[in-house]
Parts: sequence; C-alpha cells; structure tokens
Amino acid sequence: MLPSLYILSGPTAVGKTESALSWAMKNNAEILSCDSLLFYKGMDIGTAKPTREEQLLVPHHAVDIVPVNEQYNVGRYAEFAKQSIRDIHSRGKQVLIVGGSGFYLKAFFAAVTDNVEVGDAIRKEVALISQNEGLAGLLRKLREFNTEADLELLDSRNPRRVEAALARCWQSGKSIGRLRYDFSMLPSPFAEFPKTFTLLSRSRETLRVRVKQRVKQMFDSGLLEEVRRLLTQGIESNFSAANAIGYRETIAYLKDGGNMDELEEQIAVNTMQLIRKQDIWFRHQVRPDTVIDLDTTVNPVLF
RNA sequence: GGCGAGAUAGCUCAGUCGGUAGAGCAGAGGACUGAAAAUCCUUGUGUCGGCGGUUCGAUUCCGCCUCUCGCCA
Repeated sequence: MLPSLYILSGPTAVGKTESALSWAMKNNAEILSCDSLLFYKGMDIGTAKPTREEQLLVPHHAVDIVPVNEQYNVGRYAEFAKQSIRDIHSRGKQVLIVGGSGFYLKAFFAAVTDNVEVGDAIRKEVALISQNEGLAGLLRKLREFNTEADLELLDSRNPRRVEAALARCWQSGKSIGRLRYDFSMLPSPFAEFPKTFTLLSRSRETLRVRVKQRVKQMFDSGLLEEVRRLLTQGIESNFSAANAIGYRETIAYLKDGGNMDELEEQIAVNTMQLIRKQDIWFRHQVRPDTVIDLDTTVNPVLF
C-alpha cells in the first residue's frame, strides 16, 4: 500500500503555513504547495509565500519553479506534483500538501484535464473569433460540432468557457457531450494514494481582521517595491500573475496613482471575496474529511 | 450669524410632473476541463433626516427643526 497523502487546506489568512510547518517538522514530511501563484519566482510578499527561513525548516515543492512571465496551469501542476510525490516518498519522507487553490486541490481527487491538446493554430483561430465576433461568433462556430442539446450543457454566457469548449471541439472533432462523457471516464491521477484531507477554518469576522492586518504588513514589508521589480520582469505578460489579488490593484496604483488607504482597502475586499469563493470549493467541490476551527481549537491535531 | 446645496439600501448616488422607490459597489448564495487569487450566474423593503401642514393619499409640494458640505461674514 502506498503511503498516504496528507492534505491541508483552508481559506487565505487562516494560518495554513504555520500549522503545516509544525506538523511537517514533527512528522518527517516535506511540503508540496497547492497554490496557483506560489510557483512564480518573485511573487513573495503579495502571495504570503513561506519565507526563506521557513523553507529552510522544511523542504518545499512547487514553489518558485517558473519565472513570473511564464504562465503555469493545473495540467503542469498535476504532473509536477506527481513527480514531487514520487521523489519525496523515495526519500522515505511523508508528503504534506498545503494550499488554498480549490481547482488545484481538486487535481488530487479527480481528473481536472483531458487528453485533448489544443494546437496553436486553433487556439489563435478561437481567440480571433472571440475578439471579432464575441460570444455570438463562438457559439455559431460551436454549432458545427454540436447539436442544441450539446450546447445546453455549456455555460454559454461565460466567454472563457465557450472559448475553451470551441477549442476542444475543434481540435478533437468531438461534441461537447462526447468530450464530457470521455472526461467523466478519466481516472483520478492520484487514485492509487490514500488521502486524508483536513481543512482549517475561522469565522469570516476573524478572517476579516487577519486579512486587514496582513495587507498592512505586506506594504510594510515592501510590496510596492516587489511589484515594481516584477513589472520590470514582465509580470504583465502573464495574465494570472498580473491579476493576482494584491498585484493587480498595486499595478494599477503604480500606474494611475491613487490613495494608499483605498489601495489597502481594495485589496482587503478582494481577498475577502476570494475567501468566499474558497469556502464554496470546500463546501461543494473538494470536501474535507476533518474541519478544524482555529478560532476555538487550542492545540489542533491536524491528522 | 447670513446665503446656497444636500439629507433616499452597509457605501456612492438616480428617481418619483403627489399613488410608499432603483442602479453601481459592498454583502449573500452558486457554477467550474489546461488563465482558477481567473471567468461566469442568481440575489435589492429601505421609518426615502425629524415634526407639523395641504391632500382621498406625501419620500415627492409647503413650513419649522436637526445635521452635513460649500461660499460670505
């Protein structure tokens, strides 16, 4: 039997890093990050990335693995994670997966990508249709591959979804219904591992206070400088990085000016919205085995 | 102290030629196949500042009061 994967998640600012470090040190574990931004080099303060010192205490994986101008994605992450897990286990150590990105977390429980590799030519065609003809154009083109019943399956008001559907139909020649069916048949990439998933939680009120403090600390620690540096490294060519909370607002501030208090407030508000979305993931998409309320638990036992 | 403008949803403000009101933001709920901290969907009853007057009926008109912001003293 393969060793278990220990998964620790929870909303932003709940206190994952601290809990993870202490568990990992006591349990001979290495940490595999499950965060959609920590793999970018140089995005440190705004992502609340574990510090150098913390990373010296416990080896971290999937952190600082690509330059900020190179877009990463779940597919690459899942492969990277698979390799990391093999490596860690081969060293006789345990794997502690830590992070709050729902979609990435889902990769441990279910297939999150299919086998359709969309080529550059089709990708460009789709982008062109989207740009010139909008949703209507995309849907028109989708009808070449789909019946009305297939189109019902699609969130047809969401441009991102419609573009993705068209690219995959075009590439594979299959209908949305067919692609869905094939996708549903794919095994979970980590099916062979036993998993135990613990979720850390706190009330939204507590999180609001912690988020406000955290945002203030980020600026005290030099977030403005960090963002200036990232701008020179081409962060704007990476949509995901440039639109990360704390970064998109700060980039706008550096370019258009504004008021620091409002900047902090905006980041705090956007962070709270992220927390809400994370909650939805934990309620409906990736359900934990155990929930620990850190507001009321003095000595939490994670696993 | 005088003059002017304003007071409507948690915030910024529309609006009602008198028939008890609506946007954006925030908040809440949700979706999720390679950008996911993204993208998209659903969701708006609040003494319309207070007290009186006119009226069948006032948040809307009139008077007084309170507060806020300007300008003048």
